[in-house]
Amino acid sequence: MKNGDTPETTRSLTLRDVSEASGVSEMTVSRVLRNRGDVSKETRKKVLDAAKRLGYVPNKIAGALASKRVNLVAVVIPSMSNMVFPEVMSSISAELEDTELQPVVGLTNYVPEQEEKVLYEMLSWRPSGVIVAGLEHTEASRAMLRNAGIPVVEIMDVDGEPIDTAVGISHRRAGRMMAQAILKAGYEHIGFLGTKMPLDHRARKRFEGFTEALAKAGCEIEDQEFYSGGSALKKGREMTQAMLERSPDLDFLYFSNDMIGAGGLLYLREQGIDIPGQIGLAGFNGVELLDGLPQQLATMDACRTEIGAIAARIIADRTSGQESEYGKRVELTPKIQYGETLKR
Amino acid sequence: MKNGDTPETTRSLTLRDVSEASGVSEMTVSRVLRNRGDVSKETRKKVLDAAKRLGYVPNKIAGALASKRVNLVAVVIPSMSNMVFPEVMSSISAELEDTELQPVVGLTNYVPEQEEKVLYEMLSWRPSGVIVAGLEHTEASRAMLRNAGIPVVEIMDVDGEPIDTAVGISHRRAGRMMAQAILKAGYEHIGFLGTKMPLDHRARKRFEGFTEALAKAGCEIEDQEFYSGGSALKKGREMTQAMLERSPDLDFLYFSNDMIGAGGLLYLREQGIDIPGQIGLAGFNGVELLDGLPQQLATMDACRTEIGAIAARIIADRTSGQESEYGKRVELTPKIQYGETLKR
DNA sequence: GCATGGTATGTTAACGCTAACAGATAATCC
DNA sequence: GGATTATCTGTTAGCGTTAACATACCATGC
Repeated sequence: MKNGDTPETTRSLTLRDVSEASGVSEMTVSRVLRNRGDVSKETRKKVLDAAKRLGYVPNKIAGALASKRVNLVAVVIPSMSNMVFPEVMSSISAELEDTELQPVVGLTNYVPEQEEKVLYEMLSWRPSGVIVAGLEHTEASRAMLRNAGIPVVEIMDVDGEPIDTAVGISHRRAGRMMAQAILKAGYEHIGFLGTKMPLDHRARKRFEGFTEALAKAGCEIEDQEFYSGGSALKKGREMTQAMLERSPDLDFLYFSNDMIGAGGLLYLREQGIDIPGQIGLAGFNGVELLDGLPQQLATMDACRTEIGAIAARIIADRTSGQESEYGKRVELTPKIQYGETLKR
Repeated sequence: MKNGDTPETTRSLTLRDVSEASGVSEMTVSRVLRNRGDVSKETRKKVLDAAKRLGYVPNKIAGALASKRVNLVAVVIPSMSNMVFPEVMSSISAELEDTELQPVVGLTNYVPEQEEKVLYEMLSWRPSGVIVAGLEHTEASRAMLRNAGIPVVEIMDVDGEPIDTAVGISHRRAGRMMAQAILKAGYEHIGFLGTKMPLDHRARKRFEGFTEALAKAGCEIEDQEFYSGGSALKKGREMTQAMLERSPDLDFLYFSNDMIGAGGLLYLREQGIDIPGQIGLAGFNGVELLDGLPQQLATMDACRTEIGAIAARIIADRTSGQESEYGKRVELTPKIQYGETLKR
């Protein structure tokens, strides 16, 4: 504090204060507080009492510098508003729970330059590992991660060349699978609704896989629309209405995420349209929210819980020097959930 | 790395490496990299070139220890799955954007002991300030925060005694306001549906304010139900169904959050019930999602964007030694949004 | 009685950086 | 021309902790 508005200028406590208060050396205090090395019962108690009485909080900055160990894992993801990422975070946290490691998040908003900045920022804290969403990064980011000398796990996607280790699903394949399921169900006039996100490579890959599989069956997307910003549920509604007014012959709508899919679903039901008979619907992600909709939306699980858990495990294993049971590329298989909006 | 599985044991680069590579002292390198003090154009260029070529990333641990400045703001909130908190986070991030400060999140899951642990953990990194949700903490937590010698802002709630500064709304008052609006609209048989969260003090205070205002008007909650876990949308649906089967005379349902409110809304519409004529509904929070529902749910904005922004501003101001324009207690006023589920 | 070995504590020197001060050089003034 | 100032760069001494080693003490064995 610059201004002395608090009565006592609260100089932060150090080991020395505790050491003086308990009559032992700083080193002994340090040992007690970290449960390291042998310390007699009585000294231990003396020290703990003093520390508690003073309200001592160790200084990890100094500790980290001296020990060259920082028990932080940098987790770099595009956003928190996508539902998917908070869930990945939860499973990472859960998996790290009984290790010494702690996740720290950084957000990129899908902007590669911001990712680069965030990575630089986080690496400057010398974390024990990095978990980063996606395989697409600036050259500088890749160089930083390579040079960091710590485990790096790229998550969510496996369509590409990982820097170190990748854990995820193939979004191309996910797109193909959904296309095949739709065609197999007999739908023929397919519309696509998604986010306007040139930088969301996973959405792009799903779209590519989707159109590719359609093409292979001699079919093409007949209409498409992209949005950005605003309430996804509302956008789903509006885009569905707009698309059907424009292309009334469509018999299937593939949404790039569940939220806009839910909006579309609500809209179509209000219009009295028979789902999945007259029009079929599918989304992507398998968000929990879907459980409460009037009809269960067809979707595809992106395996985000497993992804988070495995990524965290890999970091934890490698940090503790163990051989990880996972290889350099862990591909999980998304499963279609047919729900009630896709004929079988 | 314990195991030498990488060819060159990537010893982390230091200022010394850059200094040697560019032929100037470490101090000058440090100055260039931080844009501090006068450095000639040519030296600056030499240093930046060398740093870039080597891929040097400064060590903030050492920097923070030496300068006793850590540009982090600890943000301690209950969870990320509540929608509300990610939004508060965003507005904090946005407000800190053009300062040197960076937010770092810690989660408590509404458990006071976990909050204590998280605070201890975060304070051991010596952040420049703390933003923490709620006014209820363990005595140890309060002591830690008091002794930390840094600005502490408690957010979301103002019903209580802040440690340092509080920014939020009065949830008691919010509950009262909603009760008054409901009564004024002529509803008389009111049911309450909420989360089973003995530790969610804000939900509790809203409930207290709500019942208090009803009591003052000689009215009482006629039925109530609490849930925990699972898809909120689905739970809203199920609880609404259960409650109406049990208490068919109810003419208003007050939900403790918008998500279960949305579930109730969808259910009642499917049952062909006239909203808000036959039954009125209201939630709490004003989440964006509501925008896409078939009918706009009545709700009350918790001012979370402003709260985040103001809290961040207070920390930023105080950190830079400025006199903050805000006092020790900033109470914002939630506004009822009547939507289409509450008669006027 | 002296080596042997554990247990409990202390001492010293980093860790990589920055604050504070101390030069060195060149430019400016009266 | 010497003092004054501005501009640039270097030197030294920590920041608060921990690793690694050193020491002191007591017990045990033969």
